[in-house]
Amino acid sequence: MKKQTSAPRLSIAEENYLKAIYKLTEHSERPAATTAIAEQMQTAAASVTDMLKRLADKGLIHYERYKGVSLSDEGLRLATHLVRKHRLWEVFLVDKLGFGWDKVHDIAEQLEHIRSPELVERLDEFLGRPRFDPHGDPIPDAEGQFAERQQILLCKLTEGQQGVIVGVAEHAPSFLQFLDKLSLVLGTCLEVVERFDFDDSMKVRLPDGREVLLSSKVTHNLFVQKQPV
Amino acid sequence: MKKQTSAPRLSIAEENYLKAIYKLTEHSERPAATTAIAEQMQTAAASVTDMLKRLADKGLIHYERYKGVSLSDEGLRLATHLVRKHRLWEVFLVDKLGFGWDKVHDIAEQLEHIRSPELVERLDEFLGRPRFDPHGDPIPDAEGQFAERQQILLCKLTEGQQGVIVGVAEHAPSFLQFLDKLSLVLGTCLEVVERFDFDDSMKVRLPDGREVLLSSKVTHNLFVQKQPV
DNA sequence: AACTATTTTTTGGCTTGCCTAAAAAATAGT
DNA sequence: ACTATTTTTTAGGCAAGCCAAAAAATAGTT
Repeated sequence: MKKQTSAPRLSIAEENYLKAIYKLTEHSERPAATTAIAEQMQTAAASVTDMLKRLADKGLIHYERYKGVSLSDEGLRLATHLVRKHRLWEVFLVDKLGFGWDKVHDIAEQLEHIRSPELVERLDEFLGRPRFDPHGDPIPDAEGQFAERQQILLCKLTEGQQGVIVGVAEHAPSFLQFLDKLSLVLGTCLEVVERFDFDDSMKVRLPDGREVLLSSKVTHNLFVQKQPV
Repeated sequence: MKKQTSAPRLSIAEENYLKAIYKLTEHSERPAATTAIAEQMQTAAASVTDMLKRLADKGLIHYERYKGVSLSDEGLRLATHLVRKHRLWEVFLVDKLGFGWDKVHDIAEQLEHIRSPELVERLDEFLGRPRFDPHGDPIPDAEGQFAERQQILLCKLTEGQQGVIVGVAEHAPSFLQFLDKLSLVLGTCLEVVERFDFDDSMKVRLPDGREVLLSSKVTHNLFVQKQPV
């Protein structure tokens, strides 16, 4: 487990593992389990162990056998940069090329591996230095800093309160397409008409006057900014 | 050497070999030699032989031991599509992101491997369906058809004739930077003031009235459209 | 504490893509 | 027609990533 001194240019596979570990540890203090990484990467646990050793040798993760892994400072920096590239490309695909927000993930997954610092900076500039991607996720800046924003899940709103949709917690294309059908796109304002706490569903009023019933699944996966009424 | 029936998604390495073979056979009837491919790919000849067998198995090249290779119809189709993607991305990098024409090759070399038919079509549309890239090379359309254009090498112009620069035969960054210094960019009109046939150099007049002496190397690597005087 | 179920790692093996060294085939010169 | 040279292929190996199956460690239960 020798420390790597110079930056050794990661393979695409290594980058993907870093991103998987990032996702798994992003919202928790506990290290990521081998099985969880295998699940995330759709690969066998044995392959994960292989790769963890390599990433540990390169100093990108903290790894102790049987204890799971977390990102080192350098690993976090690289993972954050990948997130930055991924989200910037998503903005490009949606804003400039006119892709639907349900179609961009796989393409951005490829584009995020393009290596060129100057490209990323020029793209950022070209896009107008966006701070959020088409799904409402924050885009880290060149220093890895994420924008902060007041947002809560729709299910936290009480009857009579209004909110503006600013993000989605679930990125599954089928979910996004469902939202498209209901015109529940980013920027849409809605008011909670009635809450049904027994199943966490709620009826909301849309700008066009329509009232729609949203399931628990929906209310738990839409981020809104509370609006003063 | 079993024929491959379904399209098997090429690896990046395979794509790069196809492109190398394409470049080597583009302007000649003769098949590409193993050594030439090795030179082009900066790799060992033995590695090339390995790969040629694989590409032949997949039906992408015509390969007979010791005889060199040429692209099959399918191989040519794939190689042409790679060229299309490469040149479209170069247009994007120069026209939209403001890169210099001497800086885009390596980045486009990465971007050309992004797999998404819809992306290519949308990019083409976004760029205004350009028919030539920043170096003046034609961009094949979705059917693989190249645009035709009347163009000759600058060295073919006679004294007194005028031409507009429409392309470069040499893509080396140092050459492109040299052209930048002299303002010999695409679209520049020039008139041959004097030819020195003993070394193929010539003196030309630029739109701003400047007269510059161009070496054989330059006159043999600039494509111009002859202008009526 | 002992047993069991689960998780993780190890082991051995596969493919891709690269290498060097050596053999074989083609080409060129006499 | 024979030899020398060049080109190409074969043979054998190596590293990256992947897998399934066996072994080891951990955690949960009694």
